[in-house]
Amino acid sequence: MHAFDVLVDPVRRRILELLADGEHRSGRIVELIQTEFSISQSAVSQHLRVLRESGFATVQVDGARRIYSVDAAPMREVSDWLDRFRSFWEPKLSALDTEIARGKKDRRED
Amino acid sequence: MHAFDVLVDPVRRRILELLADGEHRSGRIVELIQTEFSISQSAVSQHLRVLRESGFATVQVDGARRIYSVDAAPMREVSDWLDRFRSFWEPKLSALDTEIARGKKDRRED
DNA sequence: GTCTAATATAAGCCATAGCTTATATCTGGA
DNA sequence: TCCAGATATAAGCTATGGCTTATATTAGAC
Repeated sequence: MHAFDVLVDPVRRRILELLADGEHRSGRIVELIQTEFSISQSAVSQHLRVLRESGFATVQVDGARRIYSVDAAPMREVSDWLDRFRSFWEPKLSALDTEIARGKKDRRED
Repeated sequence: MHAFDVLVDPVRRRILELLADGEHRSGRIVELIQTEFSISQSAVSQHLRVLRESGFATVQVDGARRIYSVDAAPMREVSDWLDRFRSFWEPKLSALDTEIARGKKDRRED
């Protein structure tokens, strides 16, 4: 599953935003999402599953609770893809700045 | 239409990659995409329409030809969204480097 | 003016993503 | 041990995105 397939859903993006501010247990995520999207507990749980299985979130089991944390590693795939377009909106970066902006990552195959 | 809705499709991403290397006329894009995806001229044209209408591509009319160019402006929306997660995979950037990485853009509402 | 090339659009089909309701699986407490 | 809370899963429905074929539109060549 491609990173974009995960991030295309607004509920999943919102969950990731919540997790970016710190870990949350499932029930808390359900509460917060429901105030914004009016979907069921089941629907949120299914989104959490997608995030888990795609590597965007990790879970710690705490008894009956599940504590979710973000794992941003797969977002790098998106960021790397965007890199090839970065010069279009940041045309004035020096070569050095560009290296910094690219996080000094290894260049990979296109 | 959200930027992610446009970028989620692999054919559209590939078209944007082609356009990142320089403008192309519609027919050329159709040829190149067809070697990789085996879809019809119509299908490619429909993808080009999505790219046009969402602002990711611009067109110059040249007689019966349409010359497509990339417009990366809407990608900034994606890049900005990713920014909040950047610290997770680039934890060692200094505050200054972070500013550079963010392109010194104005901070906008989250 | 007619033909053909280049591109776009219309209409309809189908697979699937995201939802719902119902139910299963754990866990800790009384 | 039984129950309630917390979470996940199963099954089924529906809307929609991306495709196809067929056709429209436009421009230049002759």
